Amino acid sequence: MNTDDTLTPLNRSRSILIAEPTKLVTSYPAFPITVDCVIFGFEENELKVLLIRSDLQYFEGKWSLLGDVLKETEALDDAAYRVLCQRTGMTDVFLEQVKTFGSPSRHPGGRVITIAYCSLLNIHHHELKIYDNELHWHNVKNLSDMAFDHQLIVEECYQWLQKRIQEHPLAFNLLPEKFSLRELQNLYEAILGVELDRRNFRKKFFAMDFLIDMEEFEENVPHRPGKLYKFNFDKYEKNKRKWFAIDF
Amino acid sequence: MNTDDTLTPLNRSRSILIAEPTKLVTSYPAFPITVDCVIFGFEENELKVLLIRSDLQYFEGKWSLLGDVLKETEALDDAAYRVLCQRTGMTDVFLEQVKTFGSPSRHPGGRVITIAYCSLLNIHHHELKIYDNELHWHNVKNLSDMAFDHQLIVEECYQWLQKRIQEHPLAFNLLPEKFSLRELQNLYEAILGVELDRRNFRKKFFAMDFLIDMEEFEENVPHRPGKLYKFNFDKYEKNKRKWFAIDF
DNA sequence: GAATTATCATGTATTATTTACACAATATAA
DNA sequence: TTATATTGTGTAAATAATACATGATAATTC
Repeated sequence: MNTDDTLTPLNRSRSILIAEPTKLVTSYPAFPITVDCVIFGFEENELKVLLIRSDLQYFEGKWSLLGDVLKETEALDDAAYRVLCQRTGMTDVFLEQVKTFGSPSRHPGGRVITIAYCSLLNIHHHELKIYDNELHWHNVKNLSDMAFDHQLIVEECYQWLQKRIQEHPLAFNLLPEKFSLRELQNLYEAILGVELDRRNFRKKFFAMDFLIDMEEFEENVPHRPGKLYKFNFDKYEKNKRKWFAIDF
Repeated sequence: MNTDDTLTPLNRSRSILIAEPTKLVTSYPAFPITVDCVIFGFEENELKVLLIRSDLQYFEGKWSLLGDVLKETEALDDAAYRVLCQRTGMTDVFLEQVKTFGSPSRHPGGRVITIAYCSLLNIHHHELKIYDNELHWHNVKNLSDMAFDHQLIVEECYQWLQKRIQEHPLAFNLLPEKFSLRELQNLYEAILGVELDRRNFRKKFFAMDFLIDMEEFEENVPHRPGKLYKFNFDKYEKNKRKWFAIDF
């Protein structure tokens, strides 16, 4: 270790340098880390979240997010994708880190810090892989009796989602590849919890010019079928509008 | 442990419940956690960030964020406030969690996961408390040679800030309590990296009606002094506009 | 103390965006 | 054939965003 005592005024403010970072790091307190996935889906005009029953006796009967422990050398995002893949068999889905929750008392077995990820997927696109623990799509509206701080986590992810779908076309991940404008509007209304004017909603999306008209129509609807569209992700990526507006 | 083998079709999908959560948690791999604070300040029309020299020999000469190790029973936010307070003596400042960084190779001493916090403060309001390690305000534009993944962290926090100041009046935390409209505009221009029309900028802020006219004027400026204003946080909190606009 | 300099303060016309709102067309089910 | 549910479309009014120029004021210089 640097024990230089010839410090001059100019280098007096320089601390002694640490030569053995490994020793340093192993002296730190360490905590188990988990990732929890808030996986949103959309079905029957309702926003759903994928839940299981907690497997802790302490939380018997309570609902829990899908999560797992971070492995020694696993990247954070990889852990979240692993959890998602284990349950839905999906790999190429939207997934984003939202927030880390670390209240010292959030886990009954000791302090566990969890990193919440949010994922959006089309319920009918992907079969749920494992039916353990009553894995199911739960309506976002009736959440209660959740294990850990999972209710808080879902709420924060839901707020995050509400904000995010207004500035980024994420919502399309929740719809089938081809969708009608009514489905799209229902989705926005369900997530944002508002009613939108149908004509203005259409006008807005057509004006953006990111919808591809598939020249196909809905089938098996008990009324005049609507046209089907695809979202043009490529065009969007190229023309992404650089947001700039002070507005609060 | 529940080894019930009388499972019926109805409860077959229920896993065996874990009775000893503590045993479970101690079996998990554990990681040291740090918090790193990206503390922004504003001075001479430039956005600055508070840095020190890394005290690891491995990163000798490189710049580092202010951070510290999470203590056993300390809340995440508390750790961030502690770091901030140790260096600036401040307690009542803006501070928000931004993102968690956990690349397995980000620390030379072993895997350390860090939670990045962003803080905004008025440089002249708060004396820096400790002058160790060349603590100083560094221009955000010329960042290079940073320790760990700190450059990435600053970049992500900077992007986060650019977005955030457009939808929430955070920027006022960077200004003195009383400021002129020119100062406010300079700040927005510095953070967003754009030029704004002075007349439209004023119009916008006056229309919001959150500025309190102090009936005072700048002093010691070599030109006609501008009026000073305060931001009306109370009024803002009451009238906060519920953002709602699909716009991407 | 007159002239210069740098910035403050203000308004209007143009364009673009948002909102509110009504009716004919079409497929299915009864 | 009729009833029903939903699709598809347009316009007028209100609001917000943009582009842009001139006189006023305090300090500084000559």
